[in-house]
Amino acid sequence: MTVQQSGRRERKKAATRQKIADTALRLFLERGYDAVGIRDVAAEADVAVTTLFSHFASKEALVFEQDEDFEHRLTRAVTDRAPHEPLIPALRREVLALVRHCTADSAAPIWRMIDASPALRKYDESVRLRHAESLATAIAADPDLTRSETVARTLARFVIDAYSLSREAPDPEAALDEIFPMIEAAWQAAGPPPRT
Amino acid sequence: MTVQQSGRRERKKAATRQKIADTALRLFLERGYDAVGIRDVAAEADVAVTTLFSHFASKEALVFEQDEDFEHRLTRAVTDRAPHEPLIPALRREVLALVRHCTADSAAPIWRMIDASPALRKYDESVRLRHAESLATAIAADPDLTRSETVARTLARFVIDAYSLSREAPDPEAALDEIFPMIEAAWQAAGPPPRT
DNA sequence: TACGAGATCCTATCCGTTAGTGTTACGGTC
DNA sequence: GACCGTAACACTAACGGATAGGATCTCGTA
Repeated sequence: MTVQQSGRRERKKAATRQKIADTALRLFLERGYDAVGIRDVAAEADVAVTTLFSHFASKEALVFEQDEDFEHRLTRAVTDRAPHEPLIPALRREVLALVRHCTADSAAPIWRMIDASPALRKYDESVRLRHAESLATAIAADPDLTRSETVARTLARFVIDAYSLSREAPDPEAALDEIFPMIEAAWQAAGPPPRT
Repeated sequence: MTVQQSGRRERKKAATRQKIADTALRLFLERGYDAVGIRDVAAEADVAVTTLFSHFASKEALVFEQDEDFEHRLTRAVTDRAPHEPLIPALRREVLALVRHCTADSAAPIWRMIDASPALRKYDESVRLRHAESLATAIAADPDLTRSETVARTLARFVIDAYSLSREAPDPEAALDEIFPMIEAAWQAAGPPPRT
């Protein structure tokens, strides 16, 4: 059995991964995403190119390190909300938190870089679509929400749109204040559950 | 002055472009998108690789030949609608037409191929985002529609989502029937124009 | 200690894409 | 009809991301 890996190996692996990610981000921000090659990153992190690709699926993935929890946070906003708490406000709260996180001063240079690179924008789009799918699944699975799958998917897309549009807006929080009432109305219109 | 290019040159160029596109699509459908390289397409179309790339910006673009008018059709659905005709039904009509076009039997193998290839899916996503931006601009420019830019952009995204979700749904037209009432409600909620 | 497995490395290569540089053939002009 | 500018195309070579194959090392455990 290969249960209970007791440590050093996993720590080393995690350290390598972290070192690659840190080095990549540093170089990207210093010299620009397009001006830094995979071979540069690997050399500077003192690993082989193949090692780098065993940790990250693509060059773009180096930039989106922490986005695993984005997905979880959104679905948890659905699954972990208080019993009978309405869905939309819960989602709104979470999206607001995510947007604040992205537009914080510390993250700003990264997002400026992403917005400047077509490859990174494309990657971000596909990540968002994946998140929308997870969110749709979570919504469809909630026993309190008796909507069709199409409605669940639609709502999920709308919520991800809200995140994306608001992140790019000059005043993100004001944008959310405009968009979420629209989402709330769409949700109401989507056939309220059978019993009021 | 280089006005009025009168013919042969342009015809030859168009023919070359068409031959490349036709060859590419044929090979892709025959052997699969990933199994056909750019060099294969160029050889089979009897042109140089550089020529191919002077006609098409990328390998993916070979598959999305006719999509220029998608953009125009959507914006025209906004700009060319009858005076004071409500916006949403006009958009709904156009989206329905687009979805029917995509799900027609003739287009089905192409979309099956697109859905099977991550690269093509990504490309399609970015195309949709561009279309959403155009649509948002058209909506924002309409003097009858006095909504904010954020609302225009949001509505445009929602409409593109409707197209995308419905195209992928098992019953596309039924999906549209579910989604568009949601969009209508969102639009109503977005602050109706000052004078009702 | 010795072994199995996972992590890393090295080499070579594929593939999309572009730069650099000619060459042809068309179109407008005299 | 000869002439020149230029658009379209070709050839070669390369760049950069990504992967395959196989060797090597390092750790966990028997």
